[in-house]
Amino acid sequence: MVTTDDLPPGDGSAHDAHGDRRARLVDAAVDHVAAHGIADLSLRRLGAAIGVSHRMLIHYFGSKEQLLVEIVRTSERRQRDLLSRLRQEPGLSPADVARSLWQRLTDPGLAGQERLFFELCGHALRGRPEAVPVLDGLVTDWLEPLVDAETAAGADPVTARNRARLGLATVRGLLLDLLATGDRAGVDAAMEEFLRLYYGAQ
Amino acid sequence: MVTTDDLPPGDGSAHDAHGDRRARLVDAAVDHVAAHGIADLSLRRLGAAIGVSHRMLIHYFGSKEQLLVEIVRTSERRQRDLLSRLRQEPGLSPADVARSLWQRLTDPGLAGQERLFFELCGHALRGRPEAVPVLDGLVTDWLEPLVDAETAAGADPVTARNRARLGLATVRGLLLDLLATGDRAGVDAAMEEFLRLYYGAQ
DNA sequence: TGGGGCCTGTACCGATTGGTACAGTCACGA
DNA sequence: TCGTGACTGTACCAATCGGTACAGGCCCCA
Repeated sequence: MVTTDDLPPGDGSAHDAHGDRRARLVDAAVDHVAAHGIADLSLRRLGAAIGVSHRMLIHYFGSKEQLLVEIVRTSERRQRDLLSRLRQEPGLSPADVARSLWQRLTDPGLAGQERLFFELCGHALRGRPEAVPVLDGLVTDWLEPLVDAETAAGADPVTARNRARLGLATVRGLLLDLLATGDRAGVDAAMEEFLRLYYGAQ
Repeated sequence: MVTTDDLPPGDGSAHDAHGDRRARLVDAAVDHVAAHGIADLSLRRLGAAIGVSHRMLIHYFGSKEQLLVEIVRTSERRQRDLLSRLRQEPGLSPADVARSLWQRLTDPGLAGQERLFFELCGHALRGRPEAVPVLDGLVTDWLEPLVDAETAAGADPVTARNRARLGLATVRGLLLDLLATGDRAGVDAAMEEFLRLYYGAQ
């Protein structure tokens, strides 16, 4: 008997039960990857961790590569959600935006997600196809709201862009410092020093 | 016939031919890893790339894990050499130290080494044993000369440490930006903006 | 002219990988 | 009640992995 087994496992739309299960699987996969890393991920171990056989992962995603693509995409969407919550409060001063961004990013509950971010950067810089899309939005996606905040504060467009890029890089560098050293107090002090330089003495 | 095959392959001292060959192998391995990444390294492919059989890599290093340890150690030594050249010019102002550091780090010829640095950070943050030592010196090793430059410029110890930590993080963040976007002009402009904030208008 | 120790390549091993074949199960519509 | 089709577990496949056994090649000293 010939079936359509495994070839067209749905289009991924969210309105059918298939897409629901698929979405739940990829969510669980991102959680597992955020906790255990993506470098030496195997379908069998992932399946065992989230309660399905590796056969099911192939069934729903076609191949490991496509599953990795979806994992990266979902991880990016989580980061983007973090970002969108920033824009929804237009009354904030740039300093408040920066503090809010810093506080959200350094939430201990997000440490796994941030580690995954740096891990994906490493893979993307090597050209791993499923991680390369990370590089596209790495700077530009985050620059826009920061530039908006700077121009709203009165900076000219060129300076606003430079300052936004600088602020983003500093946050990322201090985040890497925090993940590597765990020295929360020292990193926070450096961040305060930055805010003093960036927005003037207060 | 019983031989001592593979069990004591020399102590790694550099004064014998064995150590020489070993050092040449690990140097070639670091070059290959800087160019092609360390994530999916296999002894067979590495051996084929540097002209030996994977059997030889096991012979000289005992196991893949020990070879990875040596690769990481050598890569760290190269970074340290970069750093030591900074200290040898004690007459530099902090701004000059920062510019010099930035120029050296962003040399296009070192892009592979810098990519390897971020890749190793990703692995180290996941607890991969051969990469974990990277985390130890990630901040502290680089902080010392920067703190020295700050105190020599008149900053009090606490502020000097915060400013040094901030400067290091900013350089790292902008370096990641540069590797991801390739936008040299944009990143350089952001760096200039940082130097303006950091050392005052000039 | 041997012969003992290193050096190195070939062939192999068990384990693990991504992916496939196949059959069994279950729900649902005729 | 039957059967069709989607879902899922088991068993398997070829490829690749790190690591080992073994033997031939080479050099050096007797």
